[in-house]
Amino acid sequence: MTTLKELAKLLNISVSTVSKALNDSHEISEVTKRRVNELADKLNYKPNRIAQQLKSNRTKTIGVILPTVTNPFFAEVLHGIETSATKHKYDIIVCLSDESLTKERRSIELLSNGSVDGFIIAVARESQVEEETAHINSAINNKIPVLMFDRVVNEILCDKVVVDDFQSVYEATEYLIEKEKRKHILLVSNIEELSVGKLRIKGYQKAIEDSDLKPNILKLSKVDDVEKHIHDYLKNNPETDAIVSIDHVTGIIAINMAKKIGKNIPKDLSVIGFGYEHTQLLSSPKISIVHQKAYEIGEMSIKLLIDNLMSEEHEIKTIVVPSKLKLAESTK
Amino acid sequence: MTTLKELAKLLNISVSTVSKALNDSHEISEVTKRRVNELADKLNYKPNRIAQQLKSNRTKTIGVILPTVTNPFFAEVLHGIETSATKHKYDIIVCLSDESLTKERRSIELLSNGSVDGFIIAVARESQVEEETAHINSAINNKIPVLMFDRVVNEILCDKVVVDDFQSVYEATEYLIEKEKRKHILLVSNIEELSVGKLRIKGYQKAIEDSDLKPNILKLSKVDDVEKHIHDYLKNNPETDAIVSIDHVTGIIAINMAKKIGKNIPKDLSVIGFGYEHTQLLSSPKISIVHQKAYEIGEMSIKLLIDNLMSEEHEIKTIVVPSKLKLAESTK
DNA sequence: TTGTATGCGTTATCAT
DNA sequence: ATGATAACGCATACAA
Repeated sequence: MTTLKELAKLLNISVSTVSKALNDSHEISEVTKRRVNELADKLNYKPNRIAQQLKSNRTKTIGVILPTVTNPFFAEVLHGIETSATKHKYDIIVCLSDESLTKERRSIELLSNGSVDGFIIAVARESQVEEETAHINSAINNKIPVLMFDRVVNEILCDKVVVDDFQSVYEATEYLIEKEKRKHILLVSNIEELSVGKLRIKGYQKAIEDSDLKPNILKLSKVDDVEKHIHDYLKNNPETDAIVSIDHVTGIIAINMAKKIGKNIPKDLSVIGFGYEHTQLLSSPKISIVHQKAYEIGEMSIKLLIDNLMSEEHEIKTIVVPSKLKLAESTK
Repeated sequence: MTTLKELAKLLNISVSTVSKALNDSHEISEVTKRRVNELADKLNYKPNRIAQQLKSNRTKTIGVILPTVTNPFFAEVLHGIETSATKHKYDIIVCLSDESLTKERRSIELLSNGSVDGFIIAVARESQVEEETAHINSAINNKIPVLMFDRVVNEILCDKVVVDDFQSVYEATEYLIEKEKRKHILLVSNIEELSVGKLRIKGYQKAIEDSDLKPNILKLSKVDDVEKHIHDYLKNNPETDAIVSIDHVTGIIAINMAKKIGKNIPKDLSVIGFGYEHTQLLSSPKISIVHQKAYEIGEMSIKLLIDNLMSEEHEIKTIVVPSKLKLAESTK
């Protein structure tokens, strides 16, 4: 790689003159600037980023710690983060915790050595369940700003970007009750141990309670045979006329199982799940979804974090990105 | 952040002694080592990564350029890359080209300033269609090693990790013909302009040809109403008794449409698609898939690239990661 | 207008 | 066994 020193030697001028010329300093004559820039172009000179980082003590790089990227929600958030970071001339270093506390902690520790100017984190399932988040506070204590999104730890004082988990499920359930006159609404959950899962369930419970209906919650663990459990439930509880799925996969499975036992969708059974672009594509009939603005969450996270990095005094805030209920079709 | 200089001052010894002590140099007395390490621990000293990078002229960071991460194939490859990179003590900087040549070119240029030691790239759709890949060669000319995976440009001389696109579809088609005695096999494609799409179609054509059957190819563009096209095709061509989908979504849609028009799956119609873990979960009845070892592709890509970075003399090679046909259930 | 010197934090070479 | 010095590449305060 070409360096300032090499350019200087070739042009028989000093390194600092070259540096100033390339930075278009007013102290340098136009003639010199032209000579310098021409040679720099010719040799494809690019200022060494590492040296600039050392000098400025800023990396213009953000560490992004995600539980996984196979889940389309996090994939789309990452898309928003990457696009927005690029727009602000920041790079992102991505680490996947695989839902493991240990991996998450190690990643944060490893990057807390000057590698990044700040962190964007959605905590691992394990960290959230065990309520072990000292490593995150440690980053904050080291003066590395942190922004948490989606899976959030309330006790940690930092910027947050969250979904309206409670409200969106409340409204979805309310819609089923008020508009569709459904009476037996089942909630299907495989994420009840996460902060977001808890909030969604509460939204459902409140809506059910407000209408004097009876709550029905089917909790599925990861290892369960999801298909079989939903199938059996629908068989054993034929009065069920609506399902709210609070994740992005059990809703589609519910539709498949309902069809299998001869239910007409949406006449006999109305299904609302969580999802994104592709979700609706993969179900037939189309599933209604609570569409989380994942891309916007990513965008907003970068914006807020960079605001923090730039400003001297920054007041901590939490931003709620509203979801949108996207109905499959008119279910009348 | 604590620095060597600060430690040195506090201990009243020189910076170089501190540095050597921390690196467990044999030149330093055990007493000093202990004093230094104790203080370093106490102040949570971590060597500044940027300074180390400048000194060593190596970043231990790899630039990963992906077309998208919303496609589960690339998401899973990224998972493999991240895990494997971490294991080798490398970080990854992730850039998404969004299938755009311009974005891809810009990302590579921006990182070609010492930010990364090497690149892992799957080229954007646009770059592949327009056969414009000078920017990739430019990185290689700048002595930054490049590894391409999946979407590969044959003309570029670099390591490659690819899927057995031709072979896997050949075998899937052959399976439908030989074992299931299918006679009217439709290939559904929405990626025929990509290198991988072309190879998969060729695999299908060869298998059909070898059995003296008639090829039927339904090409769908992104903007098409995929459901309607498949639906209409099945309606108009009721003799169709098998479908090979060469992407990860049209197969599931085909199953949904076939059920809709009353076909019994797999009796009347056998469907094989491309996919990964979640794909089979979302279809009912289960779709058979060509399971691309996406995670392994990521792992292998890191391995090969780091081999290249480490060794002085490195001979260029292409590794084929075989896919595996995962049948949904015994279709007899 | 140009050049010299200094420092970012680390490591390596060469004294002492 | 310890310390002084230089160097990585860049940017800037200060001299000339």
